[in-house]
Amino acid sequence: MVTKQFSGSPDEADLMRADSLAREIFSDIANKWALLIINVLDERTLRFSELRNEVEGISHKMLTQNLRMMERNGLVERHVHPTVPPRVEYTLTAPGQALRATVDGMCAWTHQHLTHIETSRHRFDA
Amino acid sequence: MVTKQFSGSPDEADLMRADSLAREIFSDIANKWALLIINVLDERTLRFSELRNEVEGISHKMLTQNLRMMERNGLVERHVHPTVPPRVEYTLTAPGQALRATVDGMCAWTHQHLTHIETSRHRFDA
DNA sequence: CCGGATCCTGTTGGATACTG
DNA sequence: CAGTATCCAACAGGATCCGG
Repeated sequence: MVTKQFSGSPDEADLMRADSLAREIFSDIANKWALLIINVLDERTLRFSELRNEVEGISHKMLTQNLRMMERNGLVERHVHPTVPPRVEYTLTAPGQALRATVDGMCAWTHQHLTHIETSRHRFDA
Repeated sequence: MVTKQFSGSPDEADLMRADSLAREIFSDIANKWALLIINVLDERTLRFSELRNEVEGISHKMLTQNLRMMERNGLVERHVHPTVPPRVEYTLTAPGQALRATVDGMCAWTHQHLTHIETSRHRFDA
């Protein structure tokens, strides 16, 4: 209806929306906790409490918050066993697995450049 | 001197220090702005104001803050031309370039899974 | 065991103004 | 133009309690 009333290709609006969406998603996953969760989950299936233990230093709140976000974005799958006490398990989805590669890359990079960074820091702090 | 006074291998302390250092570095770079700066810088040399324009939505403060951090960690090189008005240029160092690969990976991943994520979100929001 | 809700504090980060 | 400093609003995130 109002499409193409102004300049630009027919679906210029779509492209802009896709861009802002991409930025939103990028901001979601480019955060320390999400990446660490992905890294820890790996190919395993872990319970909430197990994740809590394995992701060093994460709080209850941050863990649930990030798991919700990741579930919403289709990165993890949440499986609830209707037992008592409840048992909730998390796994990476296929897209989540795909992301793992780059996360691993970041970790590898970090370890590879540890000494370079340490000396760089000393030089800078002077 | 006090080495090996307690249990563990001789350089257990070193390993622990390395680990905490790795985590610190990881937290530094696993942040939206740092990654976007790396992505925008690419192989180019950009001035402060150019970066400010190209990194959509970043504030003056966040830009300086992140550039300092990245310089300290040896990710970017800061070159000051002693002219008036001053001209300050930033480039990625070799380690910075190395990181670019993984950052590109994240960006690619984001675009590849845009639609999957969007539908996943709609399902979740119901 | 899992996770939502609430409260409360410290940090983040934007706006502004000032220096070289 | 680049960078620092100050102020202050907003948010993040920890602790705790409760409910399923």
